[in-house]
Amino acid sequence: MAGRRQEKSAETEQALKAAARTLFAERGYLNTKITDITAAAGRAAGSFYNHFASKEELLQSLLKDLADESDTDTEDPAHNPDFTHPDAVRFHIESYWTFARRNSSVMRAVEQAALVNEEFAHIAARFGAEQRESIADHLDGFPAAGLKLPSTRDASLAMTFLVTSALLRAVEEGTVELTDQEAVTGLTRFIYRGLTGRDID
Amino acid sequence: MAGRRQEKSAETEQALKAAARTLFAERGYLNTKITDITAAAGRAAGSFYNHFASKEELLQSLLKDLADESDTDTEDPAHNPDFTHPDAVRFHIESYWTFARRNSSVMRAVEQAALVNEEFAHIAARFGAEQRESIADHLDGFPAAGLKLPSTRDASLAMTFLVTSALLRAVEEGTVELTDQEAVTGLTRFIYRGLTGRDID
DNA sequence: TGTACATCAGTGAACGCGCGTTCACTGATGTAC
DNA sequence: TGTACATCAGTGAACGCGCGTTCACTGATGTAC
Repeated sequence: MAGRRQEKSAETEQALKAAARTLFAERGYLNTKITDITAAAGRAAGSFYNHFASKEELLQSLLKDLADESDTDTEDPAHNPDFTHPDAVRFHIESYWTFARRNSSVMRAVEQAALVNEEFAHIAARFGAEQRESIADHLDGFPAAGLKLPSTRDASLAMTFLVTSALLRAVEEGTVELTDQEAVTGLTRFIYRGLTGRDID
Repeated sequence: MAGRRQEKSAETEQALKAAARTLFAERGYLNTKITDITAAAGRAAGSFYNHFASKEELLQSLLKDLADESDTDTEDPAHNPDFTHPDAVRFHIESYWTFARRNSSVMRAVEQAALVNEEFAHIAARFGAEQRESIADHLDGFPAAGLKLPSTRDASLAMTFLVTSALLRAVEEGTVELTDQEAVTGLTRFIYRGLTGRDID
């Protein structure tokens, strides 16, 4: 059974993670020092190393939490996988938007870490590739519907994700003023039109 | 007249800038140390400070070169400013693509510096805002043509630039395999369709 | 044209700051008997 | 239930590495006469 010690230790670990998440969101991964994290968590500097070997390892841990979470909220198996339908596009954009917004502090931390650390560069690249693959077959119906993608399949998928995550960042930074609803609607129009050449609504 | 001293000094300054540009492109601004720059330029560490007070100031200097250059290659005053025409969209995307590709090492350096430095964050933000403003009026013809933007005017402009610069980065990183021509064509299709709801070609 | 002195870009070893990391110590929790 | 010892999370001052920055020195270029 969980003794008082384990319990305390787990509490500290959670406090460190929570503090890191907050600080990453506030000032970015690169601007957050380990002692900032321990201070924000109300712990001594040395305490950090009882739980993580480095800031990178802490980020790995946050990333694992994120992966575990997205494994549990299983994707609706009945979702429409055909991007010739606007509703299918909107559904996917909305799912991605919600996910990315909830986890943006970790996702942006990974992007920043990738600039300075080879391993995170690979993680970020792999994540992007997986995203694209996950919806690659959603474009299969295009030829039959007489639709022509704007570019190669890969580039079309890339543009879809790139504009979505870039707009998310712009909204979070306050560069662009939109509510989540407006953003999803705007992206859906832009992307559906862009991919299909059809208008929407 | 330029004495031998000034001449040598100017040579060193250029060597430092050139080395910086190369290193920024190869490994990024954040991963480039001042002594990396001096070593690559074949100069001693201390020599750097005869020319620049810091890495930030060197970047400012590179940025100024870039601004001077873009002032001289004056934009074709007869260019078509009406985005209801696909050619106008292509022209602007191509101009931006060419400019950004030629100066990507400096532009990406500024983005990276912005993560860590308030002043560069402002510079980057201002640059983005200026870009959007510079073509804001190119959407004026939409209502008259019976076209509806995908989102607010600001958000529509933002998506246009965001997808373009994000794709440029993806191409440079090798994430997406496209030639410049293919990229510009793909972007033009995606964006023209996305903005207007009309098909193209 | 020559000599003596001044200036200045460049040099690279040395300095020092910031921050990650260690480690001897504390006190609470756990275990043995 | 009590006592003595072991373990372990947490503490925070101290250490040390990496790198930006300085500075006394050199040698070439410039100036004065």
